[in-house]
Amino acid sequence: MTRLHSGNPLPEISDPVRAMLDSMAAWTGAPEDEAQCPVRDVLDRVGQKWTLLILVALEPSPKRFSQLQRQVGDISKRMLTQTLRQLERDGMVSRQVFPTKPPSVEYALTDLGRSALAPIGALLVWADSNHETIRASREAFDAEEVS
Amino acid sequence: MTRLHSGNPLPEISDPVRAMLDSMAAWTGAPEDEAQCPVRDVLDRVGQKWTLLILVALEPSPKRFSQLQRQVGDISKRMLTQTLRQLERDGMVSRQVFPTKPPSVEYALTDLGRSALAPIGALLVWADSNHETIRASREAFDAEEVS
DNA sequence: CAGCATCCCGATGGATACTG
DNA sequence: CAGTATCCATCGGGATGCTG
Repeated sequence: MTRLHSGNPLPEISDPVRAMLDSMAAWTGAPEDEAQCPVRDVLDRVGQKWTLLILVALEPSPKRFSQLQRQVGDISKRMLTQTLRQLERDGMVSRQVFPTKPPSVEYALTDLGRSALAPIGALLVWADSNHETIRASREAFDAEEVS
Repeated sequence: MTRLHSGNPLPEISDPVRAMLDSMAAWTGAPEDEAQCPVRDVLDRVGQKWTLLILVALEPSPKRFSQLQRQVGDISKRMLTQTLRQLERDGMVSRQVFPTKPPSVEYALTDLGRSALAPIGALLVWADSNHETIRASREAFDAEEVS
């Protein structure tokens, strides 16, 4: 999927980002929160297997439960429900029930959810741009591990 | 940690990012790769508990094994080794052994690793800016779940 | 100092079956 | 259609102990 890579930009770190990084680095391993750390649970979400796919699937337009399931692919109803609940709880996705018969439910991105796609998307673009480099690096690494 | 939030920017989605998103959404659930998907394993890395902390810790300057362990906090040697190996394999971190006695090893960000911190940092800034909103949303959600 | 090997537990998440 | 409930396999990752 997603063959958009058009070279390796290797973007530089902007000032606000650097400020953020420095403040994290300065924090120097205080184990205090780390579970409470707001950054952590956002990052965890992003890393969770299905979160990203669902956000991306909802970006063009709101969708219903089974539409989502078909679009995302082989996600189980269990995981789809669970992930949607989390996103709803975080205020990234809205859930609207239509009392038709049988009932239908529509999920949509909130403003917050849409705004999250900007930095997440940037990360995706980075990943797409550099995955060839990464793949090559892995092959080289694995090759000399055999020795 | 990291109390830099100065309001909620709610950034908009830029054109290249939108192109990326669309190409993902258009992909419409082909389960073909998904394990091979380059985007997936990059995202997985970011989500892994220690990857981010290590990258951030290495950004200001290269560091040695035990320096890293102290700075990151309560990471075990096992996990530190494992995470560093992955990052080295991906070409994000370089590893240089100095044949002193006892031996010392220095880890440093590569250009690739540093470049990754730009989009990752942007995501961190977003998380930091919006975690109050998210927290509030969660409380509201949990409150009416009780009913 | 900088690891590797082993044991082990809890969480993640898939498969399946049932319901309003 | 849009879930919920249950069971179960896998795996991340912590603790501990041993090396060059």
